[in-house]
Amino acid sequence: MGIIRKTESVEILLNEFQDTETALSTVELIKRLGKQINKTTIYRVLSKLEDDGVLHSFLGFDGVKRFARCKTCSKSNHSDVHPHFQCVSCGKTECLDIEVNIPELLNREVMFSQLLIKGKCNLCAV
Amino acid sequence: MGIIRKTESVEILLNEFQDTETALSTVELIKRLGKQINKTTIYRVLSKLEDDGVLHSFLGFDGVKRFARCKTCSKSNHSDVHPHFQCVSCGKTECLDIEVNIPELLNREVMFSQLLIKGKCNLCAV
DNA sequence: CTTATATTTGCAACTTAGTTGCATTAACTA
DNA sequence: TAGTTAATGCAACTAAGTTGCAAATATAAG
Repeated sequence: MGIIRKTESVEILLNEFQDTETALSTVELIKRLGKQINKTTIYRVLSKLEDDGVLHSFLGFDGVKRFARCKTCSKSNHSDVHPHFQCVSCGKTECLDIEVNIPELLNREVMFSQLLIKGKCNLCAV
Repeated sequence: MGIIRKTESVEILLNEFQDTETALSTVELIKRLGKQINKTTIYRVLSKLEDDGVLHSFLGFDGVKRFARCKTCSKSNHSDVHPHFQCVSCGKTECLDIEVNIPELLNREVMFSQLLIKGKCNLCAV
């Protein structure tokens, strides 16, 4: 169920993801765009963009879903496994462009992993 | 706001956390104990046990909170920073007793991090 | 350019995890 | 044993996310 048609909603939403490092929560997007686009549509478009490998998603420490642009994902291979950083001061959530070393696990099959880091971002850290 | 009194609810709940490796979701606990303890009480007791350093919590891939016994936490220092593993087949969520190497981040202050791994557990992996 | 078709959208109602206020009950202390 | 204070149950509420359906709109065919 990927994006098929180039609609206004898709355009408006993609426009919010100019900054490839910053992740946006559904709550934030509904706050920003809720008057232009219905929240149901926002959820649906985001979900399709994710299926298409345009965006990837993860849950913040508050349990709210965030979306961010993908760099290395494709429709078939959602391989964008980088850590995410959430600032406790300003709330900004970012993708970190670094490799994470997932330890080998005996007898277990690892399919996906996510590292979420909480702290103060470069602007908020003294 | 830690545990002050030894009530029946506390006892019943702690009893569910015999296995120190297995994390239990609030949903699961309410399903198991909802007839004995009110769900509000379940949430409150869990939260207090966490404050006391008896349990630690994290969000699963489904956004539902899980709790598990702490090994190295104390009231003052919630340092139980180990990865968690969630099985896609049986749903079981476990604490992994291994060290994680959190990369150094330039200009950022790391306060807390969590690694969540999805895959097949030792019983479900072929 | 117009029409047919299928996708997308908006809306309202719903689901579910988690929270809050308050009166009642139960644990601890003196 | 009584008094104090914390813990509990209940009902109502909040907020994120979902669903069904009718109306709107993008695209392809003619």
